[in-house]
Amino acid sequence: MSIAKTYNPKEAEDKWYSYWMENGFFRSIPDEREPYTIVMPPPNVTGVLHMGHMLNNTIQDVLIRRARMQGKNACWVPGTDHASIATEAKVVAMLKEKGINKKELTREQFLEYAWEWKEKYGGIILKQLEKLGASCDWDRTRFTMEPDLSDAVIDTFIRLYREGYIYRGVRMVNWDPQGRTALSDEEVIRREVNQTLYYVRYAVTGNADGAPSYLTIATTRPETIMADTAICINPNDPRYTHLKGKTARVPLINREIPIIEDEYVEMEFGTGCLKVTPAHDLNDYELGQKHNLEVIDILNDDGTLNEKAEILVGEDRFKARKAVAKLLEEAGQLEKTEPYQSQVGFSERTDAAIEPKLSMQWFCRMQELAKPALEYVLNGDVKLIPDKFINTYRHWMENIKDWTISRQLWWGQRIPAWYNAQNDWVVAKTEVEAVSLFQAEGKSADGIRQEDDVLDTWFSSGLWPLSVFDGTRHPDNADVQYYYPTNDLVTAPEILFFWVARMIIFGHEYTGKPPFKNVYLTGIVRDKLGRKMSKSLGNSPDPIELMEQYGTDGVRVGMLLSSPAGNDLMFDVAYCEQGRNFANKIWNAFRLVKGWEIADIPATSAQQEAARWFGNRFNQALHEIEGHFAAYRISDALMATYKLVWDDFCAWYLELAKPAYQQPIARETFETAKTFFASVLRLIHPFMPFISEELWHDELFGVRAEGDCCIVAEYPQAGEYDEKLLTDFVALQQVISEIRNLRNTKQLSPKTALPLAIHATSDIDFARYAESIQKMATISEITFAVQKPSGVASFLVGKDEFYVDVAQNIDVEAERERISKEITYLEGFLKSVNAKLSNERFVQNAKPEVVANERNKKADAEAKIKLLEGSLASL
RNA sequence: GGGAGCUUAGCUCAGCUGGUUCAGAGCACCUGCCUUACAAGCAGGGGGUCACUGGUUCGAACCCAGUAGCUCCCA
Repeated sequence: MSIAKTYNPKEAEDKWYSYWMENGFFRSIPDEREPYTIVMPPPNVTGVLHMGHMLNNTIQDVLIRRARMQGKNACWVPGTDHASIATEAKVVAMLKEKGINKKELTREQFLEYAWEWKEKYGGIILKQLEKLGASCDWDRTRFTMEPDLSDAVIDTFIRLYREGYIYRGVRMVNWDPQGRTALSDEEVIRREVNQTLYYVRYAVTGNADGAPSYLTIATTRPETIMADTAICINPNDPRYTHLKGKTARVPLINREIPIIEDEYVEMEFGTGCLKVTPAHDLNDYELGQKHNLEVIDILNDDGTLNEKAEILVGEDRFKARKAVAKLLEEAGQLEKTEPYQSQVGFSERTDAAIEPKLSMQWFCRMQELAKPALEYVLNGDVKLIPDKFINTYRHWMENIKDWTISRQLWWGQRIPAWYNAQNDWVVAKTEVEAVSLFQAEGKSADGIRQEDDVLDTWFSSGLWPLSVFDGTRHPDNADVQYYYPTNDLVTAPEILFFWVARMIIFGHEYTGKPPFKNVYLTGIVRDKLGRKMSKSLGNSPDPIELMEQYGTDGVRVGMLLSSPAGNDLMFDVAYCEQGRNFANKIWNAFRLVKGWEIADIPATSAQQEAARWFGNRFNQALHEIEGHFAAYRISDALMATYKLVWDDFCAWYLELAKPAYQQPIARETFETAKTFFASVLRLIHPFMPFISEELWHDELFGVRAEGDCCIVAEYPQAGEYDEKLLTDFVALQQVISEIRNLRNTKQLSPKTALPLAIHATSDIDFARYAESIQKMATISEITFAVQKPSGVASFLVGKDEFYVDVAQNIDVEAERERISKEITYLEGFLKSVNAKLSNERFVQNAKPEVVANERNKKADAEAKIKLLEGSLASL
């Protein structure tokens, strides 16, 4: 097999991914094992992989691979979402390029184009996930608009309608004039925008002599004055008492409107007079309802003015704004303008400014449905990770509003409502059923037609954890019984309400259970300047290119290293580089072991001690790693793994076990090293699936049986470990490090062996480690002394003294200074300890073990000072 | 305007129920090494008034109040 000096990921990646697929390792079918299930947040079917997907799916893959290795029946369900607005917008744009206007097409014709588009671009993102190594059960791939899932959506609509949750009504909705559809509140992004505040004069009719014949109103939307149906003043406003009961005339069109009074008007804002435009502003609409005002809607669906505006008919709303301002100025009715900043809503999908618009829509009543969904999170049945999101979730669920579920689009599930010629309507799955429903109500079904609108995409994604297992239609089927509720959901906090909350709601509605136990909320991937990565900014690296450059394992490690739970991550390719380097480190460690020549000789003391220590250290680290996983601290789990492999395994274990130059290795040590290596491979597999699988199959391990793969090997289980042995070894490492440092500061070559004398008073058995010290610190011989020899450098580890004969290199002055410094430090330390111990209140109030600990510290410090003073004297 | 959160080394972040002179990790940086596993490396090292001000306590990065700056969510 390969002995290349650097790891070449590309070959391994293609090879092993297809091998896993061929062997069905990703496949899951219900059996007697414990299930572990994740449903993938379905990406937009026509989308491409971005950094957010990479992060999200890497985490899911780590969780699923680990569960699989732990012997659970791991099932990761992939799929895509039809994303109605986004996809329809793309198709419309594509048609436009071809010179086809959507309006000229029938619904059927349009959908044909849309499906064609979906077929062409639909699979891209899933292919990209394969490159990432995602071990999903591809046989279970679902699409929210495939027949079964659409069926589930329609059934759910009918079910909720029959239960009284769904209704139809005229409401002020967020209208996207570009997408020509209503949007839910969550799809509207508010941004601070620089605007102009126009001060417009309205003529007042029937005013008494002497009073001004006009009033002034401040508005950011002069183009809507033609839709004004009242002027409103605050009844407590002394400036406007003369206006009470009067009427005013709308400028330019001279329509007469009443002046009404309502405390809603803020006297401080603008002029204190408010124009009331019920058709084009939510607050005005409510005011209009209260005061029974007429509603005049002057806008078409595409944002142009209609004939009710009387002037500028057909003009776009923003052009009309400027035109009206100009006309007002010419008419002398524009008093002044001033710059003004305010929040404006924009469509998440098309970025068009949202127009509040009255329209007939379908709604889902949410208040009652939200209650159990909130309860699950509050009582911990559904855990949000990190839990700081519980508050946000609660706030939203407690203030939830009805959900606008209809969208004026064609791409999506068509609402199962049917109208007759008289516009009466019924809700039914089929036309035949609808006809009989009409008849049952004694109404004619003549001219029957289906509702044109489709359902919000989130309505179908809300069913996702159930519908992928066909759980809405066949609640008793084996899959849903086995896999539902799923275990973990990994998604972005931005869609906690859009999606997560609705899945919980629907899950409860159908099964009385929440759809998952844990929701891991990842952060947003930002660039190192903290800006969100986006196509328009061009600050996002191409994930595929990254994987080409650093290897998939490297990129996976890079993503996770920079990703503490729940925090946004400041991505930098340097992390991927670190990941690549890590893979390369493992590769080279493997080359070392592979290169050993085996002989039937006894293991050296260093080799024996190394094996004894690493076995314990591995178990200790495994406990830490388990703890991190249990708390979903994936990046900490990875970092602990990284340090275990790089520092403990490579820098300490292998260095100790390594035979002398051109010497063979004891068979026993070789076998142990191989066993450790195999454990390391199993441990890193969830993070680095490719290199671990590649090495797993190396001939070093002999011929692997069919199906003996790292992906399904048993995940290492944390065993017992000897704490004393591990702390002793830490002291040993300190000794070695001190000697190396000594050599470094004295500018001695690392090759010259130095003699070491040890004066140990602790219970650490240094004789046992003598050979290890010699090997790691290049020591010629070790003696055990009682007294400090003269003319040597010394250092202290714990209570034990070490003397290194650095020959003539001893600089007495420097040594004196170093020791004095250490004494000063210890004296300071001792002082602070004594201060505590002589403080009666401390001794009385502090916990006994804390006090005892302070006494130990005191004794230790005193002993050390004594030793150091001895050293100083002997210089 | 309402709500949530953040501020610890040059960067990204740990620091659990206050208790070692508690300030830690990775990366970056500095010094010396091409020591036949790895320069994508090895060995060693430096670096922080824990945003600021006050309080509680024997003791505060940690608890409380206020100030400043930043982020997110909702209106």
